[in-house]
Amino acid sequence: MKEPRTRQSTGQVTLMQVARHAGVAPITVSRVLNNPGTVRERTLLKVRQAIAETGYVPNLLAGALASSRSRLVSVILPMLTNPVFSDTFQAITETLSAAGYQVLLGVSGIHAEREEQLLEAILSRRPDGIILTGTLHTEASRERLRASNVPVVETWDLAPDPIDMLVGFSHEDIGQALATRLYAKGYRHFAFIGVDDPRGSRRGQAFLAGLAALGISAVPQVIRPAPASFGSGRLALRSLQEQGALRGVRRMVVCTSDTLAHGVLTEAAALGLTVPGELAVMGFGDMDFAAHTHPALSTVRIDGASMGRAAAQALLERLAGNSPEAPMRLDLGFTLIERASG
Amino acid sequence: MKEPRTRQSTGQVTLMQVARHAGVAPITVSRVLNNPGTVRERTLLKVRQAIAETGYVPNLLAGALASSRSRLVSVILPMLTNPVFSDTFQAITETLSAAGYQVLLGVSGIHAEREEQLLEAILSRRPDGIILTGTLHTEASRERLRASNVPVVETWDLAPDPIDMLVGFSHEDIGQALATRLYAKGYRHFAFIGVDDPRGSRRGQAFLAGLAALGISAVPQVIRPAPASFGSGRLALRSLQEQGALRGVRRMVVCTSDTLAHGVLTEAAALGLTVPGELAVMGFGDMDFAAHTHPALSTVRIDGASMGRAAAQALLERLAGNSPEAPMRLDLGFTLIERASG
DNA sequence: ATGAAAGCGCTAACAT
DNA sequence: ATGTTAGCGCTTTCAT
Repeated sequence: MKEPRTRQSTGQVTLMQVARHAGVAPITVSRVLNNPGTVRERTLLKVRQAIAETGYVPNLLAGALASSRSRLVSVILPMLTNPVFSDTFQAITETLSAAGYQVLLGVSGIHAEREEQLLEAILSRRPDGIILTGTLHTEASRERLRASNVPVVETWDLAPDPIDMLVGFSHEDIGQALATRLYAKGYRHFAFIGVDDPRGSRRGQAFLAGLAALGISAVPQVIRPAPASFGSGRLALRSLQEQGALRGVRRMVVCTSDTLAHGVLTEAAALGLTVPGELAVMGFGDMDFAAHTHPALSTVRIDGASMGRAAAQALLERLAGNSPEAPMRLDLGFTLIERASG
Repeated sequence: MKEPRTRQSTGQVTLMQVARHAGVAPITVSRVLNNPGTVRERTLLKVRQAIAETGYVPNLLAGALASSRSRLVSVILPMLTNPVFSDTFQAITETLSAAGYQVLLGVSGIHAEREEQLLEAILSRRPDGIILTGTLHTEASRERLRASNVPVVETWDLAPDPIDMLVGFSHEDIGQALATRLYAKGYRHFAFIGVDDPRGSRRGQAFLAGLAALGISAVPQVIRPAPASFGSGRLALRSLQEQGALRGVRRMVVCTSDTLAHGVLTEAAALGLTVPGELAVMGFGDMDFAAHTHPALSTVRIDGASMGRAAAQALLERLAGNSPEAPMRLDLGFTLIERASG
């Protein structure tokens, strides 16, 4: 009779050991952990004590394998340093952890090939859901997600052809609204400062198209490399000045982010231009400093926290099995915030 | 003869199916994936083709369970919104993903009880390592990590009693260096603006102690609630002014973060105080905007990216089995950056 | 309300 | 260089 070989174990306390300690079957311990309602009070106490005494930490790897539920949700961000996504991510994390899910963060970066690897790595963990914050680089990646059958929520965008669920706002609407509103306020001379980021560019295009529809063309533009930064904003205004765009007329400078706009305000002061007297400035994002710049910055507010909460909720609904037949699409809109800068 | 019951499967392609498709044993497919060097060229190609044709995505949950290696590293941040940790996190993520590890982000927040839950959740995933960015709230949590036997690297701090490995810098040294250097530059009147954050406070205490040793006491302080913000910096300087601290003498205002310092610069301009003529300002962090403020901000640079890289490297070394007997401790230091603000 | 048996998808340990 | 066998730690399914 051959002695069975034993694999090297991790030395960690297992559910089995807890069960022996409590004098019950392993499945009972499992129930105490996952379905306490189905276990008698007395057994519950006994098992909980055994858990405490053994210092048991459940192995979710094993649990996930057995149940095909990883309780893991992957969130994909384009980059970590962009503070506009922080609120969204924070809200997602809070909502999901309250429901017993953990969040695995992936940064898609700027390289398409890196994105492929990232997706592979993410899907290998068998997440119960995926939340995209900003879209993916390639249509192939989007197709891959679609094929994976994992519930997906896209945010920070209103993709025309969503993978699955969608919670966002329209960058085109914002550009259009800016053109209309600023024209109505009496501005006739504009400039646009942006970075080469897909969503910001779409806002910019829509803004310029809106202006064109109002009969305004020849809008000076400065496009800076991503990411948007304070220093970049200063350079951009300087560049407009060197183009001669700041002489003779009062110009409304629309920026694709508050960070750029903050730099513009500072450079304006350095150039001796008064705001909003000689120059008006508009930002995007309503970041924490926007209300406190000198002068206070007019901007577009996106409720990133609400968006994150809504995205997480939508996912949780789906995971709970309440899958609506109609494809879920939520437009959270935006708010124009008018402060002293223009 | 009873028909064996079959469990509902996920419908995903399994390694087993790939093996059948390629006409090899499952373990061979596993080798192709994890140890391609041990497989003959011909077999390799055959299996890779089968993988491509079936659209196989490995299940790391199962792999981790079988091998006791999750290829997962947890990074714990105090909060997501603090940009000082971004570089560190980014560097950690890059270094670890290049080595085939994935990063699970946990945010410890400000509540100690939330931290307990977070640790439980993290340990349930059986991470191969944990990187702490900023320390934990309670000694109990630290003890828990120590007991878990998971390799831990602490960063952004030089804890006196490290859990395991350590890559950081000394907040006390910084405070001391600031006092010495600013005194040497001729400053004799100071103020301190901080937020109620443990590490910043330690820098502040050391700074004040350093000044005291030089015979300077009675340093006006403003402590604002965390997190540090631009608006907070403005309010803080205003508060110093209302205390009468800005009249008659040229004062060096040392801030616990660049964000606060930026607000101070703006408020100084709004109050009509010239910098560095009537007021000098020092920040902390050398954030992207620091070199571009008006005037450019003097500050303390911490190389967050290097810290992240070093932390990840230390962890990878350990995971590769090159565990040095001596406890690993690395002090990356800091740099005083002197610009126009003081 | 609790338990026994089987299996989730993979890899370690030994063969060959 | 490849295969066989057992088992990682848990949960599902069915039985009592």
